[in-house]
Amino acid sequence: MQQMGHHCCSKQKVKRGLWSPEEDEKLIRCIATHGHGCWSSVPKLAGLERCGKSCRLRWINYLRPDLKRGSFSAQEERIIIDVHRILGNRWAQIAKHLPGRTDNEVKNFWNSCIKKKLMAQGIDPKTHNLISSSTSGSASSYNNACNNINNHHIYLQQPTSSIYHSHHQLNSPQKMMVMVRDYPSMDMMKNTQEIPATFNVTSVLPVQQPRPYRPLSDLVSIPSTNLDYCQNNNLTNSNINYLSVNGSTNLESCVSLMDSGNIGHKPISYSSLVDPSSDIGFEQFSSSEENCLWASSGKGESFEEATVALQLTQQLQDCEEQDKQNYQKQRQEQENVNVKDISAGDTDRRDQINSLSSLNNTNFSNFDFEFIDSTIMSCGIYNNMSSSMDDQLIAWDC
DNA sequence: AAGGAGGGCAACCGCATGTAC
DNA sequence: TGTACATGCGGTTGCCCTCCT
Repeated sequence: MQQMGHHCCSKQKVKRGLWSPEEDEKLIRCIATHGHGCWSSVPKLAGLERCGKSCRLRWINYLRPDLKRGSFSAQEERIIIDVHRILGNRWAQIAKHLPGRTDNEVKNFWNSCIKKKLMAQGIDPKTHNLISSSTSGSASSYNNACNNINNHHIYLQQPTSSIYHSHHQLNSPQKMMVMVRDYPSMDMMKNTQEIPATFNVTSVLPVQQPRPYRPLSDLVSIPSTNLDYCQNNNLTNSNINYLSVNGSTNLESCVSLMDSGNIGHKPISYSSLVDPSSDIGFEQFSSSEENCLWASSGKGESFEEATVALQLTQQLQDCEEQDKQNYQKQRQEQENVNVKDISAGDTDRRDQINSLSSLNNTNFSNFDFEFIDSTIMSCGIYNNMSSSMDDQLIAWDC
């Protein structure tokens, strides 16, 4: 292989290969003394025959004092998979969610371990979709569901109930949103301005009390379709106290701005969705970048940065687990009191849904429950929730 | 015990982006 | 505005260790 140096050190005599303990010591001493403001000057200051780039890499990946050593925990693995599902091979971004881990470490772990695990589970590590319908399930409907997953690109929005509920103080029946969107292609999902959503699923879970929970106290990105969501759910002006785009408090001008595509990454405030006393804001990310709802932890940050939502999601799931337990308890009590609502012959979930649909004037006759179940489960949204959706009532929101 | 295969991991390479001039 | 340089990032390489035959 040609021995050529980096741009930054092509004129220097540079050493390559593994670092010796002596070199490490020199580098540590140098950075302790001078810092690493300019990596190109570090080799000279440290007395090393390495290029600045190599010094930087050695420091970041190995010598940095805040590095966590040892194998990855199950939680770290979960975070990597979850963030990778969103960001793909953006290791530096992924590593930001794992304190003490480097992008190189995460990348190596992914390539050597996680990738294989996912493939063994029949999951495509690139798309996080099931690889082949023939590997999953035996029922034809389930296979059809898997085929649907393979033929389309399903993107699940994280349940927003904790945010939603805590700021709306909704009365029963209170809704937990789980939107499922279907895109003809991954590119379409990422790039299109038009969102070819074919369906939304709204699962309905009563929530006893608004939680005191505060989602990180910063920004939450809202999809452009969230406005549609608000409108579709009769969250009109009166419900949306006001909606601010670039400082505007006029709903029509906000819509106009959103439609014009001029929003870009500029923060907007869905003040309607938040407690006025809250310091939580919402941020619009263009649909060309992402069409889903994510919480973020930084002000005005990019969507990539916003994936700190994974941390939030952990909290959300904890809250939702609590909700779920409360709901199950409440439902059990209700069942004891009123057997009529869910009769002995009504254990089939479809019947439950249909009974619900009659309340909501919604037609579920063509609803593919197994498809939705398998889709949701395959995406891991309910990892910390029940393995069955039997105890969840689902509303169909086209 | 020796050698080959495979995996894990540290380090490098090349490209993209940012910044100073 | 263009150029040079610095930095950051993802992909890739290759060394070393372990396991298996």
